[in-house]
Amino acid sequence: MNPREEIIKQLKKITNLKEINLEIPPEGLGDYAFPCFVLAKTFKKSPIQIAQDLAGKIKPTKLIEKAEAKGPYLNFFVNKTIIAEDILRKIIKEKNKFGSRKHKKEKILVEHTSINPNASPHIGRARNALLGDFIVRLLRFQGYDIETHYFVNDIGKQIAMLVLGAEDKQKITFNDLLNLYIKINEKIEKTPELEQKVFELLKKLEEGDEKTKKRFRDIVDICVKGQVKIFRELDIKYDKFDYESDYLWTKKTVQVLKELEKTGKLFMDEEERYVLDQKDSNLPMESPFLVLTRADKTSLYPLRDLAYHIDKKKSKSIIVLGEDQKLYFQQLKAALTLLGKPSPQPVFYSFVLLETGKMSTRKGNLVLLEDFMKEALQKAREEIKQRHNNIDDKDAKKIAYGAIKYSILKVTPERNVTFSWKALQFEGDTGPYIQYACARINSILRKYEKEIDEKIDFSLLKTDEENNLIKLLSNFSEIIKESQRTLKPTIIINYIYNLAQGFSNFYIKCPILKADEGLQKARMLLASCVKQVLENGLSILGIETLEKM
RNA sequence: GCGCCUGUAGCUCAAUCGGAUAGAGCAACGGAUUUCUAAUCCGUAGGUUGCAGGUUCGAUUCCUGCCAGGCGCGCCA
Repeated sequence: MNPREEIIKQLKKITNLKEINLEIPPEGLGDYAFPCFVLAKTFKKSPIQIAQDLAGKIKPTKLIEKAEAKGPYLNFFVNKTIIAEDILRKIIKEKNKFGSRKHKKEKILVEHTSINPNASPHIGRARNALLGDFIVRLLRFQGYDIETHYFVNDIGKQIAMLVLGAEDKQKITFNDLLNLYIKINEKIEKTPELEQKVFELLKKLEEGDEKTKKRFRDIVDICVKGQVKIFRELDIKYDKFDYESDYLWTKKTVQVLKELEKTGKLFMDEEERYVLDQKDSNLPMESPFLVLTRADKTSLYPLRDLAYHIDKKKSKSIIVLGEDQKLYFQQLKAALTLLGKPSPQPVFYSFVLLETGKMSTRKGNLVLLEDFMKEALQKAREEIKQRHNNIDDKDAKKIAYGAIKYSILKVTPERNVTFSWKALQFEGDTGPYIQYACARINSILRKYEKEIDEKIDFSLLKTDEENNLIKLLSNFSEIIKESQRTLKPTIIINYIYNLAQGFSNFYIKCPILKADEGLQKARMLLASCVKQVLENGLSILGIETLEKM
């Protein structure tokens, strides 16, 4: 039993409460705190009085040194030596599994990124991919069997436009696509008659015309390859690519229409489109209809998306979506519910804005993710050059991409962010700061030259800096639990930043290699445990560490 | 117009389902290196948590109204 559990056990016995909510008190007031407000009504006393009463009833044990009333709070002081021994031994034993919970394997499908194959991704798209990759890594860390899916929107008006724009071009590369896409959008805006050609292309495609299919496939392949290469560079990988067009070729979209027909909610409107009536689904919209086909019976995205989600078949799945999809997702969910099918748990994020306004691939007002990566890489190379003779490109990438990932994941997903080139920092609350703490520990480990010994005198770890680190380390599992509950990366980001900061303090004030043998061994163990936990946290964010910086 | 999200220090962001004195970083200023890596550390300064009410022992957090930004509201995806 750890001290936290023992405190909860004692409190439950004394108070008869079913749930005990412990807090971490401000510095110096103890290790755990129990706020007594909840008991004020049942005991008909002031929380201040209750705290005092309870303090007298807490029995000191091996783990709990004392309980002290401070205003309406009951603060607990625990035996730090036992905590240190408990937590450090656990970290050494569990290594890169430390912090994860033990449980039976459960399959979860996570769909993320899924961007239109029309051009190189802009930085806003990175938010989807990074958030999705974080969720994948977090759940894998927790022992889930995760399958990562990428839905390739290889069909539809946008792609048809691109195909049209590429009509008279000889050889097209990934880098040509963005300009091609912008130009065809401009062209169609100026001469709307051209739009007809786009719909003709789609009609031919859906009829299965092989030549048209090939034209689409060629463009989509170039695009998807280029996009995936960029994400691959960021170490974001996918287990399966699901092509939207497959749902047409397998006639699954037709099946969906048939199924919907049985519900009596599907009708053909005055313009001969198939429309799903969603009036009974309690959706916050004026006219709750989901249009599934065009008048020429070619499919619209919601129809193909429905077929895709029915096909996912997993009992549990998660999907990362931009906030523009919020209402649409409610519609999709309602349609799935109507068919008796499960829907995924959505995770939404807000858009990245530019100082010059909103981002738009169509209008070419955007910052490309690859340009941001290049900029970060160049900065990383310069920083390394200032410190070392030769630049290891692998290291430069770790730093650059670590900084990018950290800066994007740092912001809570539902907030808008305004992109700025100046935002890329390597100092302070950044990825490189955490990596630097790890590199410092690695450096000490190299100079120590001996194996880490866990048979140490734990009572030697008693400075504020050491206690702070031990306290933080013992909180890691809670942090993981909390971030799994919310699927938000900020919780882990804050934690590892605090831990790295705590280590920097410790590093300045508590010399390791110069300490006496016993203390040296103890601090060495502590430092290597800090490194382990930092690495565990970073690995969930997809950030790598370095031997030297 | 209606619905959802956001608004915290000059800037970028935190704040673990309502808790103790709202915390960091950047920028500014002042300090620390004969020392395990200065991508570091310490200090100073910086706040009516958009505004106005309300709920309660207690509100950045919950409710109402207003203001500002984002997103959405039938043949884009």
